[in-house]
Amino acid sequence: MTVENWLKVLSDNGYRLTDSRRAVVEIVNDSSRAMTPLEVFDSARSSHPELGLVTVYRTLEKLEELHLIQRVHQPAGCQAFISARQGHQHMLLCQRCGQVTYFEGDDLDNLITNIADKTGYSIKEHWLQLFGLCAKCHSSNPNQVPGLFHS
Amino acid sequence: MTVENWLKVLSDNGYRLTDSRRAVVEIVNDSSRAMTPLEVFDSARSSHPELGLVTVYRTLEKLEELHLIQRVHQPAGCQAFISARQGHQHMLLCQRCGQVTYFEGDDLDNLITNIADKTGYSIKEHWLQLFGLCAKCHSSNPNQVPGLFHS
DNA sequence: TCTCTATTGAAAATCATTTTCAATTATAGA
DNA sequence: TCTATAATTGAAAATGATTTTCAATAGAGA
Repeated sequence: MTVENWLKVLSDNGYRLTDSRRAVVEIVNDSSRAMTPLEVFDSARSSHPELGLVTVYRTLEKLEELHLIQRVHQPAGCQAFISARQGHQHMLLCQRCGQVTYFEGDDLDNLITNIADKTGYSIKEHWLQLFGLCAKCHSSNPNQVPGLFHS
Repeated sequence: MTVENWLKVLSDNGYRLTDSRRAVVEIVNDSSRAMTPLEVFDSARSSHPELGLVTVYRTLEKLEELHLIQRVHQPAGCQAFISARQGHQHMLLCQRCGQVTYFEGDDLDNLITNIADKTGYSIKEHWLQLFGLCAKCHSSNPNQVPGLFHS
């Protein structure tokens, strides 16, 4: 989804298009890494010096509500957001550069049915996330201990 | 693992056994739900009125460091802890009563290998969590919207 | 028992997030 | 295009969770 798409969704849902919102949308839409509100603020401020951190929080809240972004849970913390995909997708996160790659996990259906049968649970939702090193980070220095995204 | 096991691990790792630590250990070890530091504090205080919240935080920190407990990530928040299992296990959480059930997910190996091949990632770690209603909560009122653990 | 140092709880500090509020501004309608 | 109005803004204050500080206390080995 492009920046224009996101802006249209905001507008179609009754939200006004302001410079502040445009700034946040541009930064987050463009990122292939999950970003915290503070990171978005710092990044957006170079082009929009008047932007306030509060507005970043409020804009992220609306983008999440409209399912344009989603919160990313990691061992090191759960405050970061990344642009969402249509439908249910799983995430693969690079522990060194933070890159997020989506993948489909249809193979899970059997597992889930199986667990539901065994446990008696009625399963409504699932989370699957894989952590590792992306091809680039892995080949650049495969033996280095990843530090960036570890607690 | 019993309360005594946990206390022995603490002691074996050079930590002293105090009334405050015993209080926290007893509460958390006994719970089948994930509990936040504040919940542990409130619960432990009935038997140990002198206990401070700060000590709860510090004790949970040590229990986590010793892998006796682990942090539970949920849509509604990631501040709660539950007793850990040996080896890698996955969690099934009841969205109504909060009950946590562990299960093994060996079936994931194929999926993970497959994704690694497709994406070029070297996968180091994975998280799989299922959310739903446990048999008891489901049968008691299957149509009620679960509220407790939703964001 | 005695000594030493880890541990304690209270208070203060910190950090992230939310709320309040008066000023500003996007947008629908004239 | 102009105007009215309600949404939105940023700053400051408030809140809530967590961490740090510090002097007093109390495990645990000698």
